[in-house]
Amino acid sequence: MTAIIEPRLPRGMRDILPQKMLQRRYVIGVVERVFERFGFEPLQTPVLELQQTLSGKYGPDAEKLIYDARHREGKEDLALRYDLSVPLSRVVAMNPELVKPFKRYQIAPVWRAERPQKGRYREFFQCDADIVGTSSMLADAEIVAMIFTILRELGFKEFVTKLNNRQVLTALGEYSGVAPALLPGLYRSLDKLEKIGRDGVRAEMLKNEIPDETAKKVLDLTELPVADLNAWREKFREYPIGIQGINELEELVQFAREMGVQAERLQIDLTMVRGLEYYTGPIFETVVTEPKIGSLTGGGRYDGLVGLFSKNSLPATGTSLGIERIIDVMDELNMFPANLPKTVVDVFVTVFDVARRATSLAIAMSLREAGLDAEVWYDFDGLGKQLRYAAARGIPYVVIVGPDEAAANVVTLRDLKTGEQIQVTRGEVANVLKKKIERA
RNA sequence: GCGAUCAUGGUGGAAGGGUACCACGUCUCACUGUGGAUGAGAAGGCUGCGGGUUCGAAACCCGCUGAUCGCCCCA
Repeated sequence: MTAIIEPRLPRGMRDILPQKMLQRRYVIGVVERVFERFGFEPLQTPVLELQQTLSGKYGPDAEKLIYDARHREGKEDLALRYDLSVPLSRVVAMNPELVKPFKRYQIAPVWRAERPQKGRYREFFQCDADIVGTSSMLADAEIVAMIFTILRELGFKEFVTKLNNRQVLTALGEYSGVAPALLPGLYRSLDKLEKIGRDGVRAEMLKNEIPDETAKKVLDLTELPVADLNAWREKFREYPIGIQGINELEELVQFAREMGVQAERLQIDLTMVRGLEYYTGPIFETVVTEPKIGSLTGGGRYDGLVGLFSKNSLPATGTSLGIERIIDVMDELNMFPANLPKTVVDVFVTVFDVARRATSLAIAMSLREAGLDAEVWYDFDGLGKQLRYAAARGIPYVVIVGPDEAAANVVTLRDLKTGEQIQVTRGEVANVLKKKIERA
């Protein structure tokens, strides 16, 4: 006998068992329907990309997390995709005939070699929706409105989409007078304001070699009331890019409101940064307060990305929803609908004995023909065992055909939840079942 | 990459240095036209891996690996 191979999973990756798949399918279904309702078309791209397609797009920190992939004898340097926006930009550059604005969604796994922890996996699904080919803030607002719609439809009550604009951050950098090399450190520290407070940020900035007066100067600025955008415009008088950013934000919020997004769901946060390097304009991030899990969605405008793959640059904006985080939160808050089935199977057809086998098989096939998901028993066991199986599987209905039923040309239809049994003719079973299932 | 905690059959837990138990689950049989029941039985662990201390280690010590949770960063 050969030694058993210990069954293990790569770090940070998991199997999604059938019951969990049903939850996922429910969430993905909602997301997909809303995406399409907003006019986005499906797109699929390979999980592997050429390394050169991905490198240099995300920033040095993120770049380290990309998985390399190569065939033993292959000549191409390949990598597992890190997100869906860069592949999209590649697709758009390769297919210039696509009608603009090009709106597509993609729900697919991406890989990041991070240290796994709560709400963080090395393989996870992103649900991306992006709009390529327009600079209008209406597009950004639509993305925000769509996030709002999806989360609301999934039953989320407490969530906030934080908004900022990279141009504001750029202006902030100019205003601080900090050397460009130190700017990433400045932004990163600033991003933690909510988490570690003013003093924490100051300490953090000092660690990042930012002079204390500069830190103070920047922090003072960020303490201007967000509600008073004019005060910000005033401060940015000499930094037109900042004014531009503020204007965009204002427009974005107004448009989103016009699309019915509640004001309390939007929060301008001029210290919110987001790590990916390719963002150029508005950036958004959705967080929930209850379980501490990081952001549920993240996105923004990346007007320069397509231009890296084509002479004809195109503006683009979009967002990504993290399905596993959404599921983790919904699980924790018990947000899944009570009637979410435990199995795809609608009905189980028992096999009474050898003589009745053909009848059972025929009934099962006719139920399938009618569009029902039906299962039959494979052996000749007592009804008790068969019912126990159906119950354990969570199958809602069972069809029983024994000698009595066969003689009367009917079947017994048992509701496993209530224990209720009725007799119907073989011709009616499918329709009766369909009605019952519809009502459930 | 850094830090903390943990590591016992599929799952959850017990065994205060002396031959590894319990529950649930799984499987089999009985109850032979009706379910998560009951009864009887079975399978399943070199106690994560490797060393050490000891007459003797699941337990104590060291190393490794893995998981979880933080940090960094992120969906």
